[in-house]
Amino acid sequence: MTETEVRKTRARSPEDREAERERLCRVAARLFVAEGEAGFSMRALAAQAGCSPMAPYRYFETKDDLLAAIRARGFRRLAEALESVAAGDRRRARDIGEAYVRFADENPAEYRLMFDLSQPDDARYPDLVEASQQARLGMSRYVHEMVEAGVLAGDPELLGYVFWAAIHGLIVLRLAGRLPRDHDFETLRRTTLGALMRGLRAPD
Amino acid sequence: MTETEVRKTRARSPEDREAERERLCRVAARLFVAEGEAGFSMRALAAQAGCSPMAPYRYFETKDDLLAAIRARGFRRLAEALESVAAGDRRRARDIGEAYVRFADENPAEYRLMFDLSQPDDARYPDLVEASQQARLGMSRYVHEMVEAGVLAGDPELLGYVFWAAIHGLIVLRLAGRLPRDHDFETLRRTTLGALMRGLRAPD
DNA sequence: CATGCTAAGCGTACACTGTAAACATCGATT
DNA sequence: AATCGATGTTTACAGTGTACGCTTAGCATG
Repeated sequence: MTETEVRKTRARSPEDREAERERLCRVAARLFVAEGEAGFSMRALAAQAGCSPMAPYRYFETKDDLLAAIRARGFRRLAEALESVAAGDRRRARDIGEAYVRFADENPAEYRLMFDLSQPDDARYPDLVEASQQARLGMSRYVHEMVEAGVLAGDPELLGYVFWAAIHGLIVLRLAGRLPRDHDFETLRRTTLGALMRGLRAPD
Repeated sequence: MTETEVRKTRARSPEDREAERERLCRVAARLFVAEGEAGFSMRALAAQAGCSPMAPYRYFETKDDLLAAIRARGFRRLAEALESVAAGDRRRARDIGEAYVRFADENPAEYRLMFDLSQPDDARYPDLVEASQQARLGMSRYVHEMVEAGVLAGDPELLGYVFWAAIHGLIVLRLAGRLPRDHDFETLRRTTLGALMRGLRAPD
């Protein structure tokens, strides 16, 4: 099946163009998740999107560009997921950590791609840089708050990276199947974040 | 140039066969480092190794198998690097962290491949599982010692994973270009490990 | 020594990839 | 109505992993 029908005519408005770009991106992301990186090809995308093999190239110069768009989309969704925690009343570090892990949990293929080391450098894609910054800020805002509240001591930005790296490290080790058992993950996460909180606590 | 000359004859002993396997693996690793994942192909390897394109398939069933062999080799080298710290007199956690980071620093391409999330699961390759376990144990031995010495409190295995994930998280974020500036990396590492040590310290 | 057997390496071939280039086709603009 | 530029198609090419069958060399056996 080929998504919601789209007219075959030409000469779109900028909005239409953007919409088609996003549609392709969405279809591509779904296909990527379903088939894995190896099974994902431009031709397969075209088939799934109901167009000829070269059509997507009108919207993405290159396969790498398309993948970068998918990653940017992933970071935007991650930022949203963290945002939605912010909207809640309980604003504890634990919640944000949980939300982050939950995103990786529910979107493993996307998370993999977002942090895939063999993908080209972000710097080539301003959208991606923007989205990834946004997601990171979604995390580090809490660190800022805790520093300002005198709970943690140190450079907030630095501490933001520390927390991010620790939780990300756990996630990628799990994704790579390098952690012993999945049901221990909760413990690992709690231990790590707890230790960091204690170890970085402001001396009162 | 085609590595050290090897006779073109057939019917090798098991030792010769193993030697040739290792030679191919070494050449492949070097090529991989030089050309990057994208530029690395079985044909290029064959050219570099001075044999016909299909010859390496006598030693590795598949390209993935070959890459797995390279990764196993990487983990063995990592384990050695950690071992060499053990030989030194000062056995502090800091040394092992430094050695780990230094390995990633000096072998970025190899480290990338070793932890590349789009690589097939380790479980298919017993050698790789063995080597990676060995490297991990090289790290967690120190944690064990510290727990036994009453410096840290908790399940040693669990704590081993906590430290590993934290340092690995920092490294992959840097490899992905997601850390602000490289000269801050020292600070990040010190802050992270220091905080974990403090936060996991045994209450005396 | 002659003979077959087996493993090593070679060459060819196939299905598939990303994508360059030429062409067709339609909507909007002049 | 004529033109033009953007969109989509078709075709084509170079490069990939690898299946398959052939050749050859050294061994164990008659």
